Amino acid sequence: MPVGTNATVKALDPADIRATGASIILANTYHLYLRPGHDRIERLGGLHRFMAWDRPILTDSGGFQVVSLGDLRVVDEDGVSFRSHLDGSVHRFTPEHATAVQEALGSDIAVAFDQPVMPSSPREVVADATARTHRWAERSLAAHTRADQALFGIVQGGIDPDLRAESTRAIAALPFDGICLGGLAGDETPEQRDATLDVAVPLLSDDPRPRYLMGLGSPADLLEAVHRGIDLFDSVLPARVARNGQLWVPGGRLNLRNSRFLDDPEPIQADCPCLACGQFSRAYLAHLFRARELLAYRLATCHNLTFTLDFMARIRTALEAGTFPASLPELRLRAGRIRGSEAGVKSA
RNA sequence: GGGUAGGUUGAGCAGGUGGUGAGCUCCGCUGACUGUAGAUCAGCCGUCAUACGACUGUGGGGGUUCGAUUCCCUCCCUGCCCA
Repeated sequence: MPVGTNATVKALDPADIRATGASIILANTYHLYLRPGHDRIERLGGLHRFMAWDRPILTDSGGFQVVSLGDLRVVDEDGVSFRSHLDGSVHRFTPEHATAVQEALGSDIAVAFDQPVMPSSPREVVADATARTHRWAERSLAAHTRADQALFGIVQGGIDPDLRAESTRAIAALPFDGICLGGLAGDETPEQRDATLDVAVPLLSDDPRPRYLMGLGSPADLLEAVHRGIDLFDSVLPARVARNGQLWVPGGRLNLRNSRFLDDPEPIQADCPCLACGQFSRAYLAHLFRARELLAYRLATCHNLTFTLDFMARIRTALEAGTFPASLPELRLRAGRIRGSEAGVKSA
């Protein structure tokens, strides 16, 4: 899922998003509640109509902002009080309120209000937040009324094997439509993530519901997570790094702001069907980035999302053909070694 | 020709009225970014050195002085005004 926090995948219009191959996008409850307001979006016909996107939308519950906007919040058993990052005004989210806001937005998939924690937090902090997330999960379910909207629950537990296993069992025991694995897009290492998935996913092996790993999006992360049994992802990474000049290609990445591209007549990626590669050279993109021209952000975002979604399509093809494990080396080569903070291959 | 204001590291500036000029913003170079307070942020950006640090540098030349960006002489260049 490409991420469209403010009811827009930054720099793209709906036709651009479709052209990347995306079939579902993510929007954010917290941001849309603050601006323009979920009630306003509801009056204007709901989120799909508001942003002219007729395919599925998943709304994140806003729980993540509890962590990412940490300076501004106070958590208690009933919910979270926080200050708006826009104007400092005080607001309060509870599981019931987050559910109601998502129903007003009219997303296809809503997500239970949770309390993520950084993996580096002390164990008792993780245990406390995880237990509260379970109680909030039940409250989100109880508050949910729209039959035309799915509701996913979120597993927490940090990278502690026992807590993660306990949380997986607790959330899986509830009648959610899908299972999110949260709290793994923070400061943990790729090895810790893999180990955590190896703890959680086997507990869902007989569970037919989709498994959604929240917040990861580098090609290597996607591949390794699918390998461990994950179905669904979201991440700002491909779009954000694109806006900052980093273009993904098979085997690595290009930083289009580097001077070596100023005279490069080749497309970003020769066999890529995206809006950029079909008509423009690396030299042109490099020029646009230097000039800070708006087209740079659109073209780069189109490319990285196209690359990412094409990569997922290749994985699906291998899975459906029954050749997935055998295809791992080839897919790993294509993904490169970009996994978050881990230094990756710089160019193909 | 006369007058006047200037000349500082790629560009634009700050500073400095006899006692330590390497400071800022651009440009440029590189890196980072994972449930988006991000078209953002960080580092570097005179020479040598991994670094500590050393050295050079205030238009050119000369003079005075222990010491000159500062004072004196001269020349060059630029803007503006007058003729």
